[in-house]
Amino acid sequence: MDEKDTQLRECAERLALTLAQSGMQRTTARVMTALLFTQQQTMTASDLCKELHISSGAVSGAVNQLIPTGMIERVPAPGSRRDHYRFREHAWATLMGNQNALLDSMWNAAAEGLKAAGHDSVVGRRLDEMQDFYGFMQREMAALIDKWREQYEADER
Amino acid sequence: MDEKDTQLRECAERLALTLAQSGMQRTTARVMTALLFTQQQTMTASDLCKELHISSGAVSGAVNQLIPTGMIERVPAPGSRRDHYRFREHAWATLMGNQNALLDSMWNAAAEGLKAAGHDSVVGRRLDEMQDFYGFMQREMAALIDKWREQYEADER
DNA sequence: TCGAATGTTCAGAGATCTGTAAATGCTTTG
DNA sequence: CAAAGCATTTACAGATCTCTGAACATTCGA
Repeated sequence: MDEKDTQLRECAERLALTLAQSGMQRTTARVMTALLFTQQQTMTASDLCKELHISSGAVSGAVNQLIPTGMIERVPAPGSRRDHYRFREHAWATLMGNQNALLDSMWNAAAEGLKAAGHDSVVGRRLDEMQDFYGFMQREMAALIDKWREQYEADER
Repeated sequence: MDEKDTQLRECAERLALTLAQSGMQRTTARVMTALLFTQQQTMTASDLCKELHISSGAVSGAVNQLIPTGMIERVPAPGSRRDHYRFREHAWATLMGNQNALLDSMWNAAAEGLKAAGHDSVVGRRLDEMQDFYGFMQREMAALIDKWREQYEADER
């Protein structure tokens, strides 16, 4: 039983590392994966401190980065003054949706470039393809997330 | 005409900043966007040094990060001993495809967690949803990229 | 084979990022 | 209303990352 716990914690740390390498802050990633791989329903800030060996300040910072993204949420805990946190249900679709913001940035960058250079030039043709691609991806990704939401909710019932 | 150049360079820098914030190395991002927004067909290493005010070492490092990802390529330049670089055509699909590696990592993390904890537990249910989601995304994203490639190639002719 | 032109590597300086500890602020309870 | 229990904020120290500059390697031409 303790064996399991160790394995889970290792999974969590490994994933956190991967996420950190692709841009997420290290501690933020560790807090997120801790909440993802815990066997508890929720964790308090001090649980996270103990589990990850970090200060309460670090937990506070990480948690306040994660909440606005919709990955975790604060849950009111009856009979406890402490804040409880938990991984949000259906958070994955939210996360993926957030990443679409990057698609927007790409599309916009292309659009601005085209405004400056026009379509009919070396750079114009390059940016045209870029804009097409990200326009396509924006539309299709949004559709994909909707599709999953529907499908998943159908399975639930 | 010089006005345009300035605007393009600003676009490039802005996009580089965005990319840096989402995990790409700063200089790598600047080199990539420089090659994307230049009005030239290709740029040499020393072009990049001058344009970005960085050392040749930095250029070398960035370029050697970008080439394996398929975003840029070295082009043989007849009559010049210098290496010429250019933004690769259809690189966007490649870039997006690379990001699917992250989807794999997520799916795998879920699978490992499930192996340790089983499906029938608090954490098991959480990981089940995660695995479903990333399995779905892997399949659909691959299909999407194919779809775009077909569509784009059809438009070309 | 030499030398000139360029690319690459690497140690170290500099900048940046990140976590801690302690002070501060907010809430609840007795 | 005081005090305890948390959460948050902040300056700072430590760690990490990144670029430079210079040495080194490589390529090409004479």
